[in-house]
Amino acid sequence: MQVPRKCIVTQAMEEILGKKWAVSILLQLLSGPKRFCQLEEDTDASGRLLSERLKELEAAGMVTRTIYPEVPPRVVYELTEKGKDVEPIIEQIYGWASKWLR
Amino acid sequence: MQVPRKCIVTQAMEEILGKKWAVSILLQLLSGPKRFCQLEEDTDASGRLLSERLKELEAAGMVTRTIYPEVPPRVVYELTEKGKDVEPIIEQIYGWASKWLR
DNA sequence: ATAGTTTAGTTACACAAAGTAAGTGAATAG
DNA sequence: CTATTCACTTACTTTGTGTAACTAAACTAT
Repeated sequence: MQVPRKCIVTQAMEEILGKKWAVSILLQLLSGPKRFCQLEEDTDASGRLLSERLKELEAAGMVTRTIYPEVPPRVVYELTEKGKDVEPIIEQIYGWASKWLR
Repeated sequence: MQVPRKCIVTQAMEEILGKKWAVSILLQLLSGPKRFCQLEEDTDASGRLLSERLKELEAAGMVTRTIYPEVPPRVVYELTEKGKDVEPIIEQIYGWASKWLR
């Protein structure tokens, strides 16, 4: 692992993983597709931030957004391959946190 | 891995890893103890934020701070066991980023 | 007919975090 | 006497986040 000033690890944190609620959202989606309101319940992100973050995750190619044109509307978010591939990262965070956080 | 609303993964992100520049600082320290000015050069964090973040990392038991009372002063930061233990997390981020970021 | 419910948002505003630049102290060098 | 070095602070601006209220559109109950 090379460690230049602007390394790819820092880039990943700045652009995606370090944004508030991003990892929490990805974690919830690892267990399968979820609706907007489910994500609101399962994370502590407010609707405003959840909406903003999901837009960014979609733009980054981490999640897909599917609208079912019903009333009331139903929108389902699902991980792409790129999104599913964060699982080992989250597993390592889980392992570390289990060991070191009270 | 259980995924409750307030899970330990989210806690780790909120309290430590998700804070701006925290992962970049830890990454630099993985290659050995570093002085304040080295960290300023090796990350894009400004002195103000670097100082603030290092204080928090010290309070979290991730790094130790050693002052050599010389003039000009020399202060060396080093990872604790808890800090060194983030290496597998950072390795996974590196692997993911190498695969998915341009 | 009118009012209330639901979902997936958006808008407006307050406050907290981060970026930027300049300043500090204390010893040494010129 | 002035300049330099390091590890910070301080002051100020800009950006990000939290909170709450609002929206459309169709269905349901009164």
